[in-house]
Amino acid sequence: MNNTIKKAFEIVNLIEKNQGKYTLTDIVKTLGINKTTAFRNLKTLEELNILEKINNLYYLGISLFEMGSKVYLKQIIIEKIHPILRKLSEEVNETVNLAKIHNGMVLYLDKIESKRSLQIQSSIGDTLPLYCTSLGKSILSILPENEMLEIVNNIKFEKTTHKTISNPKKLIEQINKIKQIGHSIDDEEFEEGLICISVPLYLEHHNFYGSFSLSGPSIRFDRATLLRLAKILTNYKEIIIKKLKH
Amino acid sequence: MNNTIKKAFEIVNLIEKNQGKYTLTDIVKTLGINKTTAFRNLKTLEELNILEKINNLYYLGISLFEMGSKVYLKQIIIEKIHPILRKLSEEVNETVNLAKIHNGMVLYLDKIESKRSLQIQSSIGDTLPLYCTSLGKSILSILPENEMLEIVNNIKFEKTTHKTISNPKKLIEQINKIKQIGHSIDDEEFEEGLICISVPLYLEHHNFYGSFSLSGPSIRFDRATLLRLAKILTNYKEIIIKKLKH
DNA sequence: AAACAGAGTTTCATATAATGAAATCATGAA
DNA sequence: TTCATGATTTCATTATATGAAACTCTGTTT
Repeated sequence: MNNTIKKAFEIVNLIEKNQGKYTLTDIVKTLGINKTTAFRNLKTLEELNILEKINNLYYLGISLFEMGSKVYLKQIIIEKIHPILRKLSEEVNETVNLAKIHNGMVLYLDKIESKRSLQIQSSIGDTLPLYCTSLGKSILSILPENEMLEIVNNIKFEKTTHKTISNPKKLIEQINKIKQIGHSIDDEEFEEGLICISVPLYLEHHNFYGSFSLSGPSIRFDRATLLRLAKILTNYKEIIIKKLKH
Repeated sequence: MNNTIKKAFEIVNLIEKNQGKYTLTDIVKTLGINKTTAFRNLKTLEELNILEKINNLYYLGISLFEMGSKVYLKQIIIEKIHPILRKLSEEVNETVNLAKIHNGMVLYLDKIESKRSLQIQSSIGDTLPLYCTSLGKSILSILPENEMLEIVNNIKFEKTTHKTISNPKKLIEQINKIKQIGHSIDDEEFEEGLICISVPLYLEHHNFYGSFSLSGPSIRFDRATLLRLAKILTNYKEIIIKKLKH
């Protein structure tokens, strides 16, 4: 509705994708906007601490950290679930991730790294496709049927490994399986050598469609281990639901 | 520089202070702005997921969470320090806070709650005055002299307990003491029954002026305990500085 | 050391697009 | 059913965001 505001956030979104990579001129070229306008908008965003300029390169600013910390999702949901996930991570000594669906993607909400983890993949705040992550497939399995189909039918499948699911039919088959067994597995479908196992997490009172996972190198996650972990995850799911009930 | 952007953030800042409290009309009245303008700016901010509207009440939106997670400070500094502070919290079984200075205030960056803590005071993203927190006093003790004086001379002292420091002279005395002994204490100066102990944390390579603390009810923090904790904090400080050196 | 190149910054006239008063619509209370 | 309150839309106005061009600053080349 208000174009000036939208344009300002186009710049912020660009910086978000590549912090410390863009100079004024780069921004102007990339977005195809006027130099003076860009200059002034950048200056304004800097004054507001939304962006930070270091050596003429732009970074996300500290105000975003402040405000981001106060988002309902963070203060109410993530922080309540966090200690439970920490316990889970310590119990099985693997990395735990929490996610929710947002704009047809998986949004990573929280992460507890195990000491032995080898710093793989995503960080908090990142978004990834639904179809190639165990987190995403879990979430798809609890969405209302029509919403799920709407999303699945609009996915543009791209293979990132040779195991990545690459068509809706295959995906829906898997989703139906997940509905039966209650957990999903990503067996190197997103990254070679990486296995994840997730259970869906629906918090009615918060209208929260999400999931949480354990992930690690494929060597450690044989079939027997996965079955054991699935049971543990399901138990933790109940604990979380109970804590977030009211 | 660009007024439209500034006005948009005036609205966002208002919502930040009182999420779920303001309706369109409230915002118009509080900020003294035009209704149509407010309406359109709110709609734009909603489209951008900067704000979220539920029952005509406004909350901070999920985009702020996403972007806030990607701020340099969070990704590089806080997340590297976090596991160290977690260990500290487990070792002494008390609540740990990490903070830095921002706009002459203490900005809370991270928090690890001990199981026995009684959910007191501040959360991540909050800002508090420098002069009535141990975190703030620690930071003041490592700032360059002129910056420190500049800040201290502009403080408007307000007593929140009968022990709160209420003049610059007293504060500077304390700062000098902290410089000698290497840690600061907040003995119920901000909240009755609450004691904190902090050590300053300066990360040269990151131009980071901050501090971290242990806090809890005054019953548990007698003089001997404080001395013991001060030593532990100082050790952890060295660990952090070493880890963040490069 | 002078000239150049490439970047950021400022100026100023212009027209776009943000603005605000008033009308309209929606909702819930009397 | 009417009333009242608040959200939304319309439309004319002009304030102000915009962009071309000039300028400055910095570091590099000749």
